[in-house]
Amino acid sequence: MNENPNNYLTTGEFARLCKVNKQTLIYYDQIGLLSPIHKDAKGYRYYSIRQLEFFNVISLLKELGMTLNDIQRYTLNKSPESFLSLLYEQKAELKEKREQIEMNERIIHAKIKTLEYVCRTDLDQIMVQSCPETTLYLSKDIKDVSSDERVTRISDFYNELQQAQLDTGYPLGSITRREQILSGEFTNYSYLYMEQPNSKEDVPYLRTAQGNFLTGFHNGGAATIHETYIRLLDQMTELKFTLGEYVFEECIYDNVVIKQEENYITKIMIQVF
Amino acid sequence: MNENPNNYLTTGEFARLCKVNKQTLIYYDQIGLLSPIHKDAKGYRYYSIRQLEFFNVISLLKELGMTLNDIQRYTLNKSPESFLSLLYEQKAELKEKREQIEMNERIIHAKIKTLEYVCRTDLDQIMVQSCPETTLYLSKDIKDVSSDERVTRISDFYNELQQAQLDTGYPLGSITRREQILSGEFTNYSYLYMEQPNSKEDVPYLRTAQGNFLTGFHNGGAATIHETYIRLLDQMTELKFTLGEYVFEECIYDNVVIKQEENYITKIMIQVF
DNA sequence: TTTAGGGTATATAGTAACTATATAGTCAAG
DNA sequence: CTTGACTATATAGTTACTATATACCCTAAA
Repeated sequence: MNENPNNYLTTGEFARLCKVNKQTLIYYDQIGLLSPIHKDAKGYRYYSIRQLEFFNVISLLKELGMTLNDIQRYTLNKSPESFLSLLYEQKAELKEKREQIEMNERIIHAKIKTLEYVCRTDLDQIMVQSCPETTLYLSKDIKDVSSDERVTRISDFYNELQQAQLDTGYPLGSITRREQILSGEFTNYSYLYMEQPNSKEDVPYLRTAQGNFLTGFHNGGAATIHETYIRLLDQMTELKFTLGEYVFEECIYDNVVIKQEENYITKIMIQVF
Repeated sequence: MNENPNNYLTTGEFARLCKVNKQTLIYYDQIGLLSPIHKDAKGYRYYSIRQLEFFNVISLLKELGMTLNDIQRYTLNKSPESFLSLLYEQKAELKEKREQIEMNERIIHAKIKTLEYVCRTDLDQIMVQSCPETTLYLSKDIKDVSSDERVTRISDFYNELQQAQLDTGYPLGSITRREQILSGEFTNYSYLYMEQPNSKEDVPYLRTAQGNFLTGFHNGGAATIHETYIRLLDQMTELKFTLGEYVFEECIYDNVVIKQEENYITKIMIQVF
């Protein structure tokens, strides 16, 4: 790998090797990040094949999220030690990024499962399902608090979902207590929740629900959801079940996937005995 | 989760919840990607807590590399089916991205190992090492070809490294044949190579090297490397070894980590019997 | 010798997705 | 009635390119 002057590459050749636009190299030259090893009297740029390695390192660091400025600042006083510590840093950052991607993969997987589940389900049927113990991440109680406080608690819930990596991609749910259901306040929710298939240690507000659930789907917006509740409760009485302690509601199709509210789909699970 | 008008959030509140700059929300409103559910007579924006879910989906898609334009185009005619197929697409892309990151992790790991190895090695000592069989990705023969053709072959080598994901982060090496060494043309290389710790199937130009190697380090640029070669060959004679078929040279410290060429470090491994 | 085609150069403007700044209106508390 | 914290719009700046316009350079064929 001698520096052979015959081995000089023009900007276009070097750009093809680097798999970038020629202008990008001119830009790198302008900002002084990577200048050709030689420039002739007419201003023609000539790169050495060795500079490709340098370009590759720039590419790598760029991929790792460093700005060209940061990269340049590093290269201005490079040394094996500083490169090594840069590598340590980047190794840690890569780990974080990979974990972030893995979380997103889990979220997307869960969302796919939910949508596929709805596709192959008869939404008009009312069923009785026996649900195993499930771990939920719960919000604080949002019933009987001031509107400001409710917003705060919902915000806290969302913040925690993000910060503690508890956003699993499962549909967002809300829980209504038996009393509210009995008095017809079907949407006077007590808690928000998100299902946690892999429960973590040291996370507060976890709770599990198990037992039989009378399950049906509401097709439409919030304004008409009481109709579905009444239909479900009638069915419950007919089947000689009694109302349990909680009712669970999950947004399956909402403003994320649907334009008109009348096509929203909400899953309602009434705990019964 | 009724739409309670008291639960409206101002731009600032909503921005804190979304963990973004307030201006970003104004920007999203301007481009029509995410507009507040209500705007009062004075132009004040009011968001509903429900819009947070929509914002989160935007964030997710953005993280997955979609442009705001793409996201908007999707949301303009959203449906459960299109969302599902979007998710399938993104799932595949996430897999690719994760694999890219995993490769970068391996590259960085290898680079760290190399630098750490040099740190704890006495660079003045000449040693005899017994090396196991090793898999190398080889370039085509670059000796005795025209300068243009050499550039082409080196370029091909680099291109293959990238395309076939063979850039392992190991130092770039070059191989010189016995004849060139004997005639004092120490840098008349025959091949370039990169070590492949995990060899892949169906990759051509793989070759393995094994046996005893007289190993030393050259501290300096290409102009003085013959001195180190002569020193090593003298040592070889003194130890009653005979020159093997190939000599391997690896750039350990080069223009990537070092400013002045006189501090470059090259590892030289002479195959001996 | 000219000319066509490929390359090279610089200079400038445009792009995405913000981000910052300047200026001004709004609102509740002290 | 002023202070401080908020809101708004409008405009310019940022990063890392990318595209375009214009002009120079070079070789090889007509």
